[in-house]
Amino acid sequence: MISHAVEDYLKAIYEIDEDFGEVTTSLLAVHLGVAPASVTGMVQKLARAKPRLVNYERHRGVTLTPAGRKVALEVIRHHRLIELYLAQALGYEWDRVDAEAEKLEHVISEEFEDKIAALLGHPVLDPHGDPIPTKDGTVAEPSRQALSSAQPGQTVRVTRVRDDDPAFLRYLAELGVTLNAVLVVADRAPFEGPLHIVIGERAHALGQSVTDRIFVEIEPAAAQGGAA
Amino acid sequence: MISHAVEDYLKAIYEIDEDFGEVTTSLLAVHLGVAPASVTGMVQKLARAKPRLVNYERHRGVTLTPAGRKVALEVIRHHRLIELYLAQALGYEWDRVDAEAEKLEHVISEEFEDKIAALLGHPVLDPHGDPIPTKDGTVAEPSRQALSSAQPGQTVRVTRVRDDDPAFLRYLAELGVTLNAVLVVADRAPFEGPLHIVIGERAHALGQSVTDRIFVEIEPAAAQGGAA
DNA sequence: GTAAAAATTTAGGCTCGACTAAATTATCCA
DNA sequence: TGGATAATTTAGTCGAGCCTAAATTTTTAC
Repeated sequence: MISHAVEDYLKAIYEIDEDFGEVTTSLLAVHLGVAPASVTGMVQKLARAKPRLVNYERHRGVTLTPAGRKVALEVIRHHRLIELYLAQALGYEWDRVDAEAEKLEHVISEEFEDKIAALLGHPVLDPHGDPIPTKDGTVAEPSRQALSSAQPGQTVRVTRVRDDDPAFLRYLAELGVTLNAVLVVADRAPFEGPLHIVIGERAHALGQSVTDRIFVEIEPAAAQGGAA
Repeated sequence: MISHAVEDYLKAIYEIDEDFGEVTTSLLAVHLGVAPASVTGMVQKLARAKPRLVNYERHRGVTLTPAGRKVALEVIRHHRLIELYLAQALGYEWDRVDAEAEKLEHVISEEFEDKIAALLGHPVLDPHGDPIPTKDGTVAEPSRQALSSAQPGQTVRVTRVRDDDPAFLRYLAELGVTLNAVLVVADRAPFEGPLHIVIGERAHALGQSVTDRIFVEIEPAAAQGGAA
């Protein structure tokens, strides 16, 4: 039996790899809220498990083996399905779903997973735009173009937002930045400095700490409200 | 923070007290699937906790303190609400809900509890007829009259069934014994021996191991199919 | 290229909740 | 009432997963 702790480590390794491309002891320690020494111990154990769950060489970081990746994706599938279910079926706010899913993901049965997946129509994205892995272990590429990299004058559609900070998510909701919201980056943006974004009727100056955590797709140039 | 294990112990103490009127080390050990010595250790700890969760004197059994009872009822409320939610909202069979609720009961938030309670219309009974404790710690008396004690010729309505054996629950479902099903105890039943019960159109001989685990309310004598 | 700083690992220890084996206490029955 | 049996408790151990402090290795900066 795979413990909750092990599931959390494997999930964290997957997520850190997604975000940083490399998984170090200290990144894992911060992500999991444990001491670096604890990470070393657990990672050594995962590398000794049969089947082996991670590849590990001291001081060189960690990668998932196929077996470890499989477990990670199952947990992430649970997490994201549950998030969407909470939002859709129970009316949760999008800043509340993560904490609840964090606990539920480790305990639901396959039957529960299947039932909510069917009920939601086998969805592809969670409430923050993260792709939901399929049962056979396929994951779509997450949207990776940050709003901070958009060019003045561009019209963009929000495809994903970072989900780890509830206060940030509440802030976005208040701003009107929801999934699929259409934003216009103001013309003549300052050379360096906050991007000015038109959301609905209003313009806002958004710092880079904000625009770095919003991912978008560029909308084809067209007769849009902000460009008329 | 109260651990899952502690929650399980307190819930078990409550349930065994309901069923047997006294809570011994060995009953707890069987109920929880652990060794008797483990129970002694944990019970001593619960009695030393502040606030104290159980009253305990060696060799004399255990009772819940008000604080322990409060925790037990919260867990049981979770359990039974979840059972009903799984049956009602997700279409679970009634023999499947217990195992899933057993895991979920320890991890759901108050928000989750409130949302499903509201969605279900603040229900009073779970899928097996067990009363759902209210948030303020009130519990209705469970139905206690066993079908085995019904008299020949009586018409009864099923109010509760034992929920601990999935095979038994599947058997009942196949028989047509659901919550609120109306049964007729055949006249001229053998002096001692299996009760003959008319369910719908068919009669069945039910052993005492079955009729002991079905609880009923006597229906007032009336123009009923079996008594005409 | 080397010294200081940062990251990582090792070593040793803690708590929790289980276990087994042995000792003790309670109960039951002749 | 005593002696066998059953129930319970004590004593000692173990694995999981965390911790801190100290040692080691890697990286950085001059």
